[in-house]
Formats: sequence, structure tokens, C-alpha cells
Amino acid sequence: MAGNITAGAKARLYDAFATSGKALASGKRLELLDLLAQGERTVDALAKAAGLNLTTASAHLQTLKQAGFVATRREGVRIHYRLAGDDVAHLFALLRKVAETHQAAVPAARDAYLGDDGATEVTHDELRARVAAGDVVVLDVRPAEEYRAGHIPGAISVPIDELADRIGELPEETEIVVYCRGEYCVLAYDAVRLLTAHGRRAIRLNDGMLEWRLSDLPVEPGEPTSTVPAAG
Amino acid sequence: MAGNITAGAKARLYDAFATSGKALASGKRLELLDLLAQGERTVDALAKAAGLNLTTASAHLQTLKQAGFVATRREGVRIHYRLAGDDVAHLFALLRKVAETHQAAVPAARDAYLGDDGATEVTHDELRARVAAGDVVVLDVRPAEEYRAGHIPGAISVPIDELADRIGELPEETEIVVYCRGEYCVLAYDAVRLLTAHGRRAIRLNDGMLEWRLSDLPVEPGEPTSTVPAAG
DNA sequence: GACATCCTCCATAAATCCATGGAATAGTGT
DNA sequence: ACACTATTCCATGGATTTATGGAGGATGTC
Repeated sequence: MAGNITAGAKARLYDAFATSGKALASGKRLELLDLLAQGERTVDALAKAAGLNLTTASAHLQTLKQAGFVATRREGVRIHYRLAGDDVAHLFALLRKVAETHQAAVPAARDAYLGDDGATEVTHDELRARVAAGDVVVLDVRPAEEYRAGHIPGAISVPIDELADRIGELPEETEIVVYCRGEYCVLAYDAVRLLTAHGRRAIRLNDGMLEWRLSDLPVEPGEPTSTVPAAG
Repeated sequence: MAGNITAGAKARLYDAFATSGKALASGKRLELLDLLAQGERTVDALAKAAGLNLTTASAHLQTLKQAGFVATRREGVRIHYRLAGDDVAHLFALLRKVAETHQAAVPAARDAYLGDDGATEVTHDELRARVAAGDVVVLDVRPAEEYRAGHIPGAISVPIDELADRIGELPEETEIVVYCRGEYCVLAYDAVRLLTAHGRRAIRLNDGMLEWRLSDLPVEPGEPTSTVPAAG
């Protein structure tokens, strides 16, 4: 029923909260939030990235907008959607964490999706220490657009789609730390599998850009550089 | 649709997250979570407190259980539901906060429900300082059951239903700080209106037990005492 | 102005959710 | 074994949500 017209003030308040809850109640909308957490995007780009019909994507985005989770910006004929605030990203991240902690189906679905890459994981702190020591190369395998919107300082960008062709750009001996969108993003897993298959030493960041940003660690916007920084 | 049988592993993972999202997608379920955040309760008690048919309440609780948000304990013929963890309470609190921040309808619905009591609000820190100074009486107006499950140390219990009859138990000069379940709980507002109408000096805690507990402030379980502590 | 692009709004069919009453189950007391 | 209580399970009708195609609005180009 949800939203009884003649309901009392209490029901109206809780139904308003539930409007925001409903925004989290569809896998496709969560996928859209996941994408938006990496930076703003147009409706068309979101639809393609999430594998949705344009009309369907638009409808989901309206639901998110009603919940106040996203805001829009018009640029000519395009409309760019973005998260309405970092608190929304926090809510999204917390939902996933709580679901993984308390819902038995999640770890299973997670493993089925991500698979095993045999890679070690490093924490934020370890990564920062090793970057400071010049010990590793940090590799961002998200689409270039997302790298541009913000990446870990010093990371180089090789989108997962181009990685097989551009593997020669990566150092042969230095260890490579790969990251992508977040804890449940498959790109870094795929990248590690590809890199180790080519004899590179690759490990994975614990999680990804989402958690990095929400931990208030430094984020750098800007274009990818075409050269790999001198390692060691 | 949500839950395509033939969907890929990614869709299954996000649909699993969405299962937890769905648990937050009904005003009635949020009311149940609000109650459970105060302590465990039987199905029957929850149904009555939320104004639900027993069968309907049971169904909502099953939804919450599937999401992993609640756990159960059998005691003889009764089944007690409780939150599965503090992270669930955090998620619930964050959802409300994000909704209030970003959804225009929430502040309006909030004001319509809570009304105005003309009262000053005090923060956690201010309250602790004034309690330490013996400057105020802290009054918990939640049902006795919830007080018993955990209350602010030193608070006295007068459930809102009994307050009109028991107003004489309260000091006439000392300022009274009232609190109840949380930021959107109406009981403290009602209590302040009642107390000021009877010439008492009453103010309100910023929020309530939920936020107090989630801030890791000390919580005391135990029976109400029938005597009001000597004030000042 | 005619036209293309990007997006939102509308209408529709299938799937899902909500509330409810009645049946079934688990545990208690006699 | 029998009655009784608390809760869950099942079936049903009505409302809501999802996906989709087509119409309509807004903006930019020629």
C-alpha cells in the first residue's frame, strides 16, 4: 500500500523516509548509484553503462531524484546526473556493508561475481606508505571518464578495455596495485587476472575509489598522463 | 521486476543488496525498525505499537529478517525480535538523516507530525555537563519497557501515558530535560507541551536514545526507580 | 523555421508488493 | 490427548512498480 492518502502525520513522515528507502530497493538503481558515485554522467551514458533501456534508466533516475539522492545539471541538450552529496555515497556504502554482514546470500553472490584472482589486498594505509616509498605503481582501471573525475594521486590510468593492448606500458618488475570503483567492482579483479597471466606482479587495493574518497583521503582530478612514472 | 532469474552474477549481487534496500522501502517497516532500535519486542507488541494487523506485522518482520536486519529469540511461546546489530541502527539513522537533508517533503512532514513545543534543545554534551552539575532532571518518557532495556544514566522514567497523572512527582523549580526514542519521536514534544502547560520548565534533548546510543555514550539498563532524585 | 538530439512523460502489460482472513505449526498448561 | 496462545504460512484482491514503445518538450544546428 505505502502512502495511504488519509494516513496521519506520522505515517506521512515515515512514508517520506520510505520514499528514500524505495530508491535503494532495486538492483538497477543501486547500479546507477554505484556509477554516479564515480562522478556525474548523462542519462544516455548511465543507461548504456547499466545495460538499461534509455526510458527505463530515466524512470529510475526520476525515482532517485524524488528521494533526493541525485541532482541534475543541464549542459546544452544533455542532462548530467550526479549524487546530491557525499552523505548519499555513505548511505550507499553502508547499505552494502550491512547487507554483506547480515545477509547470507551476499558473500556467495559476491564471490560468484568477482571470482578469485589469487591476489593479495593492501589497505589504504599500506598503499600510501608504499607509494611514498616509490615501491609500487598504482593502476586505475576504470573508464577514463571516471579517472578524470577523480583518482588516487599518482595513479596511472589504463581502462580495463585497453589493458590487454597496453600491458607493455607497465613496468615489468615493480609491483602493480590495481583499483577500480569500490569493494564490489569487478574491474580490478579482472585486471589482476590479466596482469598475472602476463607475468606481472599485481595486487589489489582493499576496496576502491568510493571508499577512498569517503575516508577523506586525497583525490586528484585531471587527464590521464600517457607516460608511466619512473618506478623505484 | 528486480530479481531476474536468468540474470548474470552482477545482477544477482546487486539484487541481493536491493533485498536489504527493499527492507527500508515501506513506512511501516521503518516504524518497526524504529521500535526495535529501542530494544527487543515480541511480534504482538510490535504489531500493536505500529498499529498493524498481527499477520501484516509478521510479514513485514519476515522481510526485515530476509534482509538480515533483525534476529529472533524464542522464549516459550513468544518470539522476540531484535535488531541484528548496531550497524543496522546506524543505517536506519543515516537513511533518515539523508532523507531529511535532501528530500524537501521531509522537513514539512516532520513539522506537521512533531509540531512546535517552543522548547530549547540541548546537545548531548550540554546535557552531560548539566547532569554532572546537578543542574537538571532528565526525564525519559518512553514506555517503561524501553526504559528498562536501556536509558540515559540518571534519567527517571515517566511514560508519556502516565505523565499527566504523575506530574506531581517532578520538581517544580529544576529544569527538566525530556527525551524519547530519537530525533523524530513525538513523545518528548508532547511531554514538553504538557509540562510547560503545567508551569514546569521543560526543554528537550536534541534527539533521543537512538542517537545517544549510536554516539557510544553510556547507557544504563534496569528498572525505573519510583523516587525522584534530590535535585540541585 | 525545419530538423536532429537528448530526455521526460504517458499508456500498457507483466510482475511484485501490501493488507487481510483463515489454516497450519510450535510450544504451554491441564 | 486436549485446549489454548503466539506466530507463521497460504490464498486472495487491490495497489504499486518495472520495462518498454511511442508521443511530447527542450535545446542546438543548419
